[in-house]
Amino acid sequence: MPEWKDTVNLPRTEFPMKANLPTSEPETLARWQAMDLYGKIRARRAGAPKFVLHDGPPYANGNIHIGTALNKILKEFVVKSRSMAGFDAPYVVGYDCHGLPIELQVDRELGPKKRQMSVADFCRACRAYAERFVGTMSEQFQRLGILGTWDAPYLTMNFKYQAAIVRAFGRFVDQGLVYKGKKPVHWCIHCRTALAEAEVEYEDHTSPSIYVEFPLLPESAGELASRVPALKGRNVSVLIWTTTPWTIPSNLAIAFHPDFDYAAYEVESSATASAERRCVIVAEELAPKVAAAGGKTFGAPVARMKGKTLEHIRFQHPLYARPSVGVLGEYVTLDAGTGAVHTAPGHGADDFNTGMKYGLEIYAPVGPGGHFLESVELFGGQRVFDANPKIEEALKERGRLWHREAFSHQYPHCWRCHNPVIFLATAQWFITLDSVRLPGSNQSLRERALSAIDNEVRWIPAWGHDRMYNMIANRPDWCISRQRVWGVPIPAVDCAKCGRANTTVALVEKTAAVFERYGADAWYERPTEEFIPEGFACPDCGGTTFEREMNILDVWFDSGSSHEAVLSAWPELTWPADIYLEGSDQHRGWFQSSLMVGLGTRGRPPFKQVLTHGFIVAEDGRKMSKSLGNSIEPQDIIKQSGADILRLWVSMSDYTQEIRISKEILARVVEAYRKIRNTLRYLVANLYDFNPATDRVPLAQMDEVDRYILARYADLGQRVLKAYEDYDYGTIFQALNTFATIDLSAFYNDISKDRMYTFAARSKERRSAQTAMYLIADGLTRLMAPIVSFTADELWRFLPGPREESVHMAVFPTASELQALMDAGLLAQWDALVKVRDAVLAKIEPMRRDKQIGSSLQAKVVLAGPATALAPLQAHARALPMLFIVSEVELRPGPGGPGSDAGELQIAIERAPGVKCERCWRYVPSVSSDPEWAGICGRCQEALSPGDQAA
RNA sequence: GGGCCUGUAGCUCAGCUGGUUAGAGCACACGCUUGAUAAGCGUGGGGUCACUAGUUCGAAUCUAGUCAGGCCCA
Repeated sequence: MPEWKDTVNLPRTEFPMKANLPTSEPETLARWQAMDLYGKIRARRAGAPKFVLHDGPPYANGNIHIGTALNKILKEFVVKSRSMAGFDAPYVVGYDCHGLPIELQVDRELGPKKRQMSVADFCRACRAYAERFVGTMSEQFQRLGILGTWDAPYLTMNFKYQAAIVRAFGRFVDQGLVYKGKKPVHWCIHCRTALAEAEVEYEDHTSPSIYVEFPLLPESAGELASRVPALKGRNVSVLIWTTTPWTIPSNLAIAFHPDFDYAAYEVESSATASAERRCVIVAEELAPKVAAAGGKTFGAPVARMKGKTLEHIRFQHPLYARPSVGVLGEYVTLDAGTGAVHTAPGHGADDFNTGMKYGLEIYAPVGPGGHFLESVELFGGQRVFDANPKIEEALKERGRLWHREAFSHQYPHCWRCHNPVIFLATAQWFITLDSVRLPGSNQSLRERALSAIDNEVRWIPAWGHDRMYNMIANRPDWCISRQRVWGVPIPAVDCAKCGRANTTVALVEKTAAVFERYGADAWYERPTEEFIPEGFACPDCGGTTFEREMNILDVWFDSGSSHEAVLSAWPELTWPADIYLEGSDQHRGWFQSSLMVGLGTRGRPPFKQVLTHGFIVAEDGRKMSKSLGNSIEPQDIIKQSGADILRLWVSMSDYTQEIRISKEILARVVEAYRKIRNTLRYLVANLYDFNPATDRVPLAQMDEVDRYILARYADLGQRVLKAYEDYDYGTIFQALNTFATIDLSAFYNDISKDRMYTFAARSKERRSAQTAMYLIADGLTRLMAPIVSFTADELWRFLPGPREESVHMAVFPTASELQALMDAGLLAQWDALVKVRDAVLAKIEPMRRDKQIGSSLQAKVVLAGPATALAPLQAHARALPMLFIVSEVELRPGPGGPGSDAGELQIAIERAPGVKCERCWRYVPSVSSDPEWAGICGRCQEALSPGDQAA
């Protein structure tokens, strides 16, 4: 008896079941690099319509982390899918190189050596540092399978880029949007330098805590009495609280919350028991605490009022003969103090903003070393911290000190010298948002930005609009100066004679030309004449000697200028970009700075669409952090499972919100990956003897079931194409996964086995199935390529027929190709048949449980029901055994059964009669006894007869 | 404290403009197969839709609040 197993067409392929991505991916990368895949894709799409995703530059100072990986992978989904949709979609990658983190790190590495270095030399050290990480990060990004201009990324520290930044600044200068003003910053009086938030460490500190009375000025008594009649004729004062007595000399205002309830309380004081009954105003809710702090008790309030009642009411400064005005602030809280907040615009952030709003002076009479200026009455020349007790004393002498105590709290300290820092207003450069009309639109920059946000940008998801709109609506003027060195100097000069700060378009352009040639470090090294236009004199005093500005530009201005430095400079790119794609924090960062710079330079936003994604959190939804030990590194995932697993994880996550990652989640991704891979492998393995050029069966001649699965595939393809267009990768994952699992693996592949294995290799039936499998395998490989780029590329090489060197050079199946495979009528018919199939399969289970049958081929299915229910089955009678994978199906007209998924059908399962064919394993009435065909059925004999093999 | 966002089975996600017993895939349990075999097939269990109160004949879906969480500010 022949070994019939050897006559069966089992699947055959070298495509490995086990992916082993950690080893195979680097090999694929090497191949891509050797063939210059990115270059080849560009060449192939030359002349096609452009689609430009502009890469937001990650900061070049470390290894990539899971969040950076997510961002780059999402960008790649966009770029690759647009490219395969036929667009010319270049991907110019970039890095943000200037800024504090690198400066601090280099500072740390250099240690004391820094003291002997010039500013320019220090910048060169920073440049080298950034370069190092550009290399590292590029390698890591490439390992993710990202294709782009890795050999020539844009760097914000490139000379040309630096020049572009300066020129962008020049456009703002040209329109009169740049001004110099004051703003409080953290200031270390020991190091005599401004500190960024990152350089401030909060440490425990004990400060004096004082309650100070500000009496009502007589000139405001009438006004207050008209607003609060109960206070008429009263001796009123307001009580404030502060932990920085030294800022009292700079007090200009008292802030109230507009909606809080305040009350005036009579003060029982035997010492001041006079005819005038004094009362103090504090927030009602805090009154008991305030009274207790002063060792007093308050009675019932004399009067009550909302905070907004006190706006513009003038009080007497407790030390000086000047007023302190009532202002309103939403930031006032009832956590501590009196609800009336001491406001010194030169010494606090809220204070500053309030001061700006009310037109107060940004008064900060303190020198860089922390001494009061000589002009300060009573305390001139004293160090601020030393002055604290003296100020308390002065207040006490004047009867203004209600109470004092020691107060422990967290107070900002300098990260380097660990001395307490102060908030001090210093001279800064700003871009005005409200005070200048833009020439093109007659709107202020803020108004122009709001209207652009409303009308000229598509926000994905849509709430990005609200987030950006609210931020721009409420933000203060853009402070663009930083007291740093690693960055682009602000091209401005101070008059040596009168100190006036100057910047002009001509000066900016001259500077840009120098930077373009020598880099921005030239600011510190090259002669002043190279920057200052000939004949320039100070407009105020006519002075002709100048000192260079030593502040640099906010690095957000640098990256915000990338559309000028890159989009408009790179020949393959366009301005504006089709899309910017970054994490949701960039509404405050790059999205915003890019928008502002774009409006400043060209009056238009530099992007048509802004897509944003959430942050990655741990399994429990909490943020990942090293200290909690719940962070997951992309490098570990790649090492363990491969980059395609990471990419597949990104695709299945809903990026519009927080994205979770954990061991379990990754395990699920790996499972899904295996299933998809294996299903595709099965298709490929069944195409080992299929040549699409010669063996393809025309659609009209294909078996119905094959046309059915092609219609299902066409439906899937259309949904996937739409989802790519909508940046909806989650839907793609779900659709591909379900199609591979349900439509193919559990259904089509399973029921096709009989045909694939036991029919003659070249039979029309087998070729028909192979044609369907070929089209599906080819199409799915293309459709999944943007997501599982390595696997698709690998699969591609195992597919029969001539094709591009890499799937990434190919295009998606087109809408019309898919439409040609669509057949709605067939879909409806077969969807109904599949329902019957499900019911039949369920019915087989009890037989199995009773050990009556094992394999479903041991079963015979009897379907009984009225003619109406039977008719559709009758029409496909010959396909039913294949569909159910049973040996026999009998249709028996009769009465209807109970309603179910199978309609009125009654389903009965019997043991299939007959004998088992040794080759196809079906139960048939009889098998051959001829020694040549021993044990096999008639169909198998035919399949093996040479004459019948011609297709 | 403010702006924006989120909370549906163990996991990832569907559930459109409110309307029959809330779905899918994976995972899990049990069984089948041994001709996709470190594979494949089937069956099954599993959810008070974060919580509370409203609107409504009817709410996972609308409103308000609470709780938990994320990003950005303060």
